[in-house]
Amino acid sequence: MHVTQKDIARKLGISITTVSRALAGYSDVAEETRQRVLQTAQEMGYSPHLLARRLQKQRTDTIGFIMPTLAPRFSDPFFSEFIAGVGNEAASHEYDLLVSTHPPESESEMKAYERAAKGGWVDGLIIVRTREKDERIRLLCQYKFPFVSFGRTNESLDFAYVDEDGETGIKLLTQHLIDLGHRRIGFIRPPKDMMAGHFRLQGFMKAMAENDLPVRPEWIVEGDMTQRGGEQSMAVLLDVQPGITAVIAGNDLMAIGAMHCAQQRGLEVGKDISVAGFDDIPLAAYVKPSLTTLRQPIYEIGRMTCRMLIDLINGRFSHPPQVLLVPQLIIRSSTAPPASD
Amino acid sequence: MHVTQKDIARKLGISITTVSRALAGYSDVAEETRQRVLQTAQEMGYSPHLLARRLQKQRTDTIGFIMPTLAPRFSDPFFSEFIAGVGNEAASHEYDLLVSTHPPESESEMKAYERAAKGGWVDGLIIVRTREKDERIRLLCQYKFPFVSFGRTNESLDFAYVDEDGETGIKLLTQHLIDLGHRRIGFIRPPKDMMAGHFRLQGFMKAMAENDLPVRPEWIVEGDMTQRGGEQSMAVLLDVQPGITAVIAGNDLMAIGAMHCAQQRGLEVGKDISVAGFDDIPLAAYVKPSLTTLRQPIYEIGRMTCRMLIDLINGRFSHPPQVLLVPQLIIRSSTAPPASD
DNA sequence: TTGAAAGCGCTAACAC
DNA sequence: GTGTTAGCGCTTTCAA
Repeated sequence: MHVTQKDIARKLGISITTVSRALAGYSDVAEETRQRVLQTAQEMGYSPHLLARRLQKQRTDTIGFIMPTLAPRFSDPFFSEFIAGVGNEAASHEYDLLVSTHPPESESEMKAYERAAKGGWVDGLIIVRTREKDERIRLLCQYKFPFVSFGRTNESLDFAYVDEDGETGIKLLTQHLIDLGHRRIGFIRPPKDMMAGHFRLQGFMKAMAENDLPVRPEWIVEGDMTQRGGEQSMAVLLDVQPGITAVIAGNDLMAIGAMHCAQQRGLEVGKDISVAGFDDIPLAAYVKPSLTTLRQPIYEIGRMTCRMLIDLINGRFSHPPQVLLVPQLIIRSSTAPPASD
Repeated sequence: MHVTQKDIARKLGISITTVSRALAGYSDVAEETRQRVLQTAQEMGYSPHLLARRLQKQRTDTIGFIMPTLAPRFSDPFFSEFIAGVGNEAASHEYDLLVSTHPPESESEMKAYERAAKGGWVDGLIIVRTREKDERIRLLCQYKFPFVSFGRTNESLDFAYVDEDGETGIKLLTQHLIDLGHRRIGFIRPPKDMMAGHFRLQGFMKAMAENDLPVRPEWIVEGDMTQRGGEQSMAVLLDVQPGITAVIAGNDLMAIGAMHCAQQRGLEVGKDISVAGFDDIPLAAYVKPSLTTLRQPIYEIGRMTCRMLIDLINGRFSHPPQVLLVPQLIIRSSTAPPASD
């Protein structure tokens, strides 16, 4: 079984208290005693029981991350990169990371948040993929439970977040297309409830408006953020609006699906039609043609989110920090001047 | 603060024990008492303190997953899909998933395993990306700590695993290329210490041998499993061995990099040269040309691995289960008969 | 410098 | 049916 302090104490004929203090490095333990304890602990293969310690200390040194996953073929490079960032940062502060997975907006998801906020087995939570009206955030605010979200919401709540400035990003990208000569630009928007999509769409609308270009409602279709979704939305767009010369997709995955769809129909992307995405996933540079997109440093965002949360947990902020990052425009081959017709 | 059973007990003027039993659904509690307890618990917003329960029960209902991550731009669709599978399965058994991240073969990684095996805060571990000589597995076997790995090793240890039959898979794929008429086939092999790579290479060698085809040592180059790595290895291959008509990459990411490299040099993939991968990541169908590959149902593997671990933890096996899955050959456009020259 | 005792929140054997 | 008691492994007053 597991070696405990009690075992060490018994073996040495001293009290548990002394063992505990020796191990913890308190100064009021005789040097010789300390050595004997350390030595014996080593020999017996002692290792502290974290649960017990945490129960006593009333802090878990664990942060929680509830992944919104759409089963079953769920595969989004965002998450591995984000988790790597969060996990590495957490580890460097000696925090554990507790991950659970739940379908977004499901009952089980809310239960998980409830449990997390009240179950006392995580000190704080990280939220991603915020929604316009985000129940999760409302819940945590109400409980005053520490959390940091990657993404904002449309509600007037004051909480800690780090977010991309998607509006500015898409404006940059849209302007790039306009500068190339495009006038009729389609937009595959993220699902309505996804807050990031809101900003991205807004950036598109503003850029068009600022250039006095009209946007027909049919130019905007919704996509579900997967390649498949991008492919389907592109099909709708091309069916209804063949006059479009460029398409911006709400993320790279959809952009890749959209390119695929265009290519199926014999269009040459980067010539007959321009396509752009958002995220700069590693594959964006490797698809054919390589994808023009907006770069988000997901790994760094993961780290930053985690660091902010740990600082928050430890009361190192007087006010919830809020960070906005401007994505970087990466121009590749999928965007070019419109075919002169 | 946190509402405890004690609070409920005090409020109702009954003992903590009764509260505990009412909540746990024991039958020896008066129906009326039970109702009052449940009701009050509800009103006061009680929620069990999991750490305390776990400490008492001496089981954590948590499984651990130590992700081998190569920082900093770590992005591998494998992990998000795998975690989703593990996480969903874990959740359905009411297990939590504790994730930590460490660079493979690092000291910190081994410390993490040590802590996990002895720290008593996870009931079992999941291992992925096994190595030929895998210290992690040796350690856990030695401690008799429950774990299931996705992947085998080259050592004679008896432990629970689920693995792809990479050898059979690659044989299928190699035979496909040979049947198309290819004779000079290159192989971008995974790093030497990666056990899966071992089997994949072996499948290639065997298929070639069975068809009495020679394999020149220069046809085999190592790649680091990223697109970049695939690109670089392909460059080496094409520089040294321009006569090659087909290349198999150790995974899809490298295959995509390899295609990119070939295309940069003006070769048409799926015509001038064939390229194939392994994994069938979702993007494989969306790159240009679409990638011939071997499908591994990662999500399902994640679920299965997790389920096996939970069964193992609960002593539902007399012998460590070992499962081998044959990947499915998915033929797409990146492979075709060699250009007749 | 060390030890006894209490307690973190919960469960479970045993008595009433 | 319900309460008393002990204990999971650890930390931390407080006294000695």
